[in-house]
Amino acid sequence: MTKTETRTSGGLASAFRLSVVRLNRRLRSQRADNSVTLTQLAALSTLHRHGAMTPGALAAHEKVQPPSMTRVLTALQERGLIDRQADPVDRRQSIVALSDVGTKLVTEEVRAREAWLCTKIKDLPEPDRQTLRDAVEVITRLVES
Amino acid sequence: MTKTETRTSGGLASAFRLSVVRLNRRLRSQRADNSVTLTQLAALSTLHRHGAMTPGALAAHEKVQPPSMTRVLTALQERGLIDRQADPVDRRQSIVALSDVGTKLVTEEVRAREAWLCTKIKDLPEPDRQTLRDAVEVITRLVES
DNA sequence: TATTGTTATACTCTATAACTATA
DNA sequence: TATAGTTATAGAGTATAACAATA
Repeated sequence: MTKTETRTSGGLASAFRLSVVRLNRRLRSQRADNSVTLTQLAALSTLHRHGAMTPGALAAHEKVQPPSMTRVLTALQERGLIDRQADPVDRRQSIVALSDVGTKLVTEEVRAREAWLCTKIKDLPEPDRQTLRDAVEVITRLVES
Repeated sequence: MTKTETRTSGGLASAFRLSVVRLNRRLRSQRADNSVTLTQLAALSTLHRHGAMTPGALAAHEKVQPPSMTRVLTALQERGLIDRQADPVDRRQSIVALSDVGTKLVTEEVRAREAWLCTKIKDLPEPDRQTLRDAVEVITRLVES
């Protein structure tokens, strides 16, 4: 077991960073061949959770720059997972929404896609699940700030 | 605030995945121009924490495939941050160790490099820091399993 | 033959800079 | 002029397949 020093802020920051980097790798590698990528999945999940929005709003949500989101949306549109509707008021913008296919993918295939994580979490003792619930809130605050 | 559903394992898995992906982006973007990348930093930190080891062992620690680690080590060696010593017993292997420069970088520049996270963590109330400490252990178990 | 590591190659993720269209 | 978004380009991160050297 790693002898991790987490009593100081610096030690905790280091250990936390390492664990997040490794978990991120693990999550990326979880991808099935014909499925969407982790980044695409994140965008779809956000659309599913928060509803239709402009590309700019989606980029802000995901904490990526607009050109990065453009690429993600292009890929999703090519696969018919999203629909884009012109904003009637401001013609520079468009409203991105999940298509029927995209909604189905989020609710079904996505669950399979993250089966690994879901199973792992299910197998944890309840106190550990509570730790992760709390951690989600703390991490969200860190990322937003 | 995000209306996150974390009561079910699936909901928690989704929310947790999203938060990890976003935090990872944030950590990557924290890089100063002349510094090492997040991946290189992770390798250096592991060498610092666990001591010299073979490329294969390092890849296993970091949960990457050997060719990925080869690339990281090549970059680190070009910058003089690591030394490689032939294994006297098995000549296929080499032992990778932090150089003096690499050690200095880990102990000094690395701290500056993750100043963002360290500051954020320092500003958290103690219960949140405890949540992150606990989360590090849970995440480590998830990744290892 | 099996193992350790590297080289070759390709795809994903992301950013900055420059551009277009609209406001 | 300012804003929303896209295109062009480049660098980081990672993997699989094929290979070389050694065990």
